[in-house]
Amino acid sequence: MPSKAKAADTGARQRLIEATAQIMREEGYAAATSRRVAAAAGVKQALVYYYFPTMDDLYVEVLRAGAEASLQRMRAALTDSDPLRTLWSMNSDLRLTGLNTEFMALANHRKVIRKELKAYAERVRDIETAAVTVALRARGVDLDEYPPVAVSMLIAQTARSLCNESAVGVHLGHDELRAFMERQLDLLAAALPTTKPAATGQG
Amino acid sequence: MPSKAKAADTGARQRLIEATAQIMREEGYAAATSRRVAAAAGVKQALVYYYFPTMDDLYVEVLRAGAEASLQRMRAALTDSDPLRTLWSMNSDLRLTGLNTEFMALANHRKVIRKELKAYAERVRDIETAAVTVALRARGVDLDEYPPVAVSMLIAQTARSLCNESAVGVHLGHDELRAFMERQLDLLAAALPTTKPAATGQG
DNA sequence: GTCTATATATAGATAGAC
DNA sequence: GTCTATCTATATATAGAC
Repeated sequence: MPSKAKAADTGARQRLIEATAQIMREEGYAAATSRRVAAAAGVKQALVYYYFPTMDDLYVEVLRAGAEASLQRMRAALTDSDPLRTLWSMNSDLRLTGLNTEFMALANHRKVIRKELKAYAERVRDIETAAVTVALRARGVDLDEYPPVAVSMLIAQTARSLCNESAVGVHLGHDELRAFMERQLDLLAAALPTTKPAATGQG
Repeated sequence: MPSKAKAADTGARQRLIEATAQIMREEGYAAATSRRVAAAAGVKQALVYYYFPTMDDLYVEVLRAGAEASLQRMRAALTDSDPLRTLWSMNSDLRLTGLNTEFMALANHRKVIRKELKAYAERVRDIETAAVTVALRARGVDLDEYPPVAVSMLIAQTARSLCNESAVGVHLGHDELRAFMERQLDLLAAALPTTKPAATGQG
């Protein structure tokens, strides 16, 4: 809520969050020190503590900001014509998965981060599962045989795993797995060609 | 090679490696400082630098030790009667995946770790893929339709993803995905019941 | 092989001026 | 809202005694 600013708001807070995200992505969370993020945001170190009581608070805000942006994009994208493939490509974004690994590691030993990451992960799963449910149902897929939550997890996690490995230079088997997933997505997409709406006038 | 020890070998080096692994697992790599690991191993901080020139060298040794032990177990386990399920359960070990996340994060911004992790990951993939190849072939599965490397990655990565999530308290959809994977493994295992050896006398 | 002691750097965080 | 200056803790790493 940037409604009642007393002194001029030069966006330092926002720049700090963005700078922290970038440093975490490129060099890991351990490199995102108060001095480093302040320098990257063009402010002095002490200002970090004006906006964020502790560094963990800053990390949580980075996670929240990224989560909100991500959920926003997700909700929009997953309503398109091919939610399954959108789910796949969205989780193949190297920028996202890089930060995600950092937060995963952070969450393993920081309670506040863990709590936040858990909440975010569950919101993501709900949205993705809803989209997959609609997609599978529209294609006449048996939802008992292919539980939407399992399908959405499989697609998302596989895409992320490939990204995680790519980040450390591992590419062995990636082409084969990608091709395999493509084929499975094709099979699901073609599950029920007969009940495809012929002409509803809405395109 | 513990063959020619001048002074008494009290196993400090080994204890340092184990202590480091434990701290990394429980509190993350950032907590594995020279003082912390020394204390946990029952030695003084300076001794860390007698055995390991830098902390990164220690981390690499932790990775190597874990990798060797893991590959050893893997080679033994994957020759059993049900390699696909063994692959699944081996990658469901919370102790392994916890450390793995730490090294993944470390590898994102430490060249030596990245190189080591990549080498390890590729050795693991080769072993797992070989085992899956044998298993699928024995069951008469079409290897073009189910490329062994893709199948092995899918099984291993899915198991790990579930562990990674469990570690941060996320369990949403896990039961469904586990059940789904079980069913797929069943289908693969039952692919060719006709050529099942009837009686070899080994029961 | 293990120790004490220390050099040097940098971390998170606070006090108080402007 | 942003700064300078500083406190305190702790990091990696080295020198040299035993």
